[in-house]
Amino acid sequence: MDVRTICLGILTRGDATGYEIKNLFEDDGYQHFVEASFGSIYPALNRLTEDGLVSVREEAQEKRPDRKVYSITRAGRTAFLASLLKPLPEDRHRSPFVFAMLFADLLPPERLIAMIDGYIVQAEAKLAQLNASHAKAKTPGEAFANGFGRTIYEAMLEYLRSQRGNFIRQTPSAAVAAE
Amino acid sequence: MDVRTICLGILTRGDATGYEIKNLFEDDGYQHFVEASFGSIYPALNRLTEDGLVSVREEAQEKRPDRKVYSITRAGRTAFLASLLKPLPEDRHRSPFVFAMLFADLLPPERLIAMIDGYIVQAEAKLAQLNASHAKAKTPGEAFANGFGRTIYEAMLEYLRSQRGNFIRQTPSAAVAAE
DNA sequence: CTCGATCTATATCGGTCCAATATAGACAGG
DNA sequence: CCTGTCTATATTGGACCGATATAGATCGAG
Repeated sequence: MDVRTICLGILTRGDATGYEIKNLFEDDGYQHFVEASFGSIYPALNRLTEDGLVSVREEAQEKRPDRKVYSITRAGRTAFLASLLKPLPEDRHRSPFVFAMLFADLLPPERLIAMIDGYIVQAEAKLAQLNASHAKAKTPGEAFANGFGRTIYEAMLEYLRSQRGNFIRQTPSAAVAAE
Repeated sequence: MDVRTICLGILTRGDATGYEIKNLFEDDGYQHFVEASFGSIYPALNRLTEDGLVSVREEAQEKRPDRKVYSITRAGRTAFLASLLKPLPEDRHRSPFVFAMLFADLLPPERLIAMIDGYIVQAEAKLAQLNASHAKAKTPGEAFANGFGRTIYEAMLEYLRSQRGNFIRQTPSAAVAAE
């Protein structure tokens, strides 16, 4: 799922600038399961424009930097549809945290505990954000995606809270240091 | 969490070639939460060698391509430890599937159903793999990571199975076409 | 009131990483 | 016999991210 396709999809829901597209990932909305950086959004929008899949209108506003507002074209809608009909790339969940847990025995126990607790706090924050944007869902798709995210974070948190104590106790270095 | 750090971590558990490191991600073992391609593993191992964090011995075997077996050095262990003490990069879960669900209303209903069912099958396969490698866990860390993965996939599947019908029914185009 | 921080907004660059491809001999199965 | 798969290393093109640059507006703290 490349950035061009992601931008096209977002633009099917309404016009936006590159800046606004980026912010959609960070605020609520796009459920933590998609993201892209400025460094890929702006070139993507340029190329979509070249290819005639989006159009731009430049709004020179006083007292503000110019805005380039992008709209999807008919050709863009067709192209986006076509990409949804192709086989989807697989999910990729990269977790430095889980990787680090494989080496729990090498860590100072305080560090291990701090990692787990820090991860729990992060997950709680994301879950809270999803709960906050739950009511704002405007389509069944948004509600589905929101529920999907909440389900995962709830399950993660349940696991982390229930395993935290055991895991720390069973980890050699942590257990030793706890004596 | 860059590929050099990942390679270092794996090598703390024993010597390996680049090829073997790559396979650790695909078979069981590393729980779907880390991965790297040949295109990043080989350069990473070269640079780790230059930096003295790993050492290589070339095993020229008859009737087989040469093997370059990498071992972590004392400096490498120190460096790996240091990177675990730094703040971890955040998880990133990229899901083209969830993104596509946001546009369920644009899809032909058969396609929507095929996407969901295909995703369920994939998740089932990954869960089965995690269950299969469950017993092989040799450290508390591995057991923890395995349980974490199983928890997530189980929660995902439960959500997908329970929501599948409702979601398809509520999606405008799907519902229309179902009449 | 003023200074630093934050916000809107676009853009580029270095470096990292992935997917695909190349090479090449071994071995197994149809 | 021939195709496919496995072991094993390596490179390349393109995609992407994180950091950085620019620049005026606005806003809160002191």
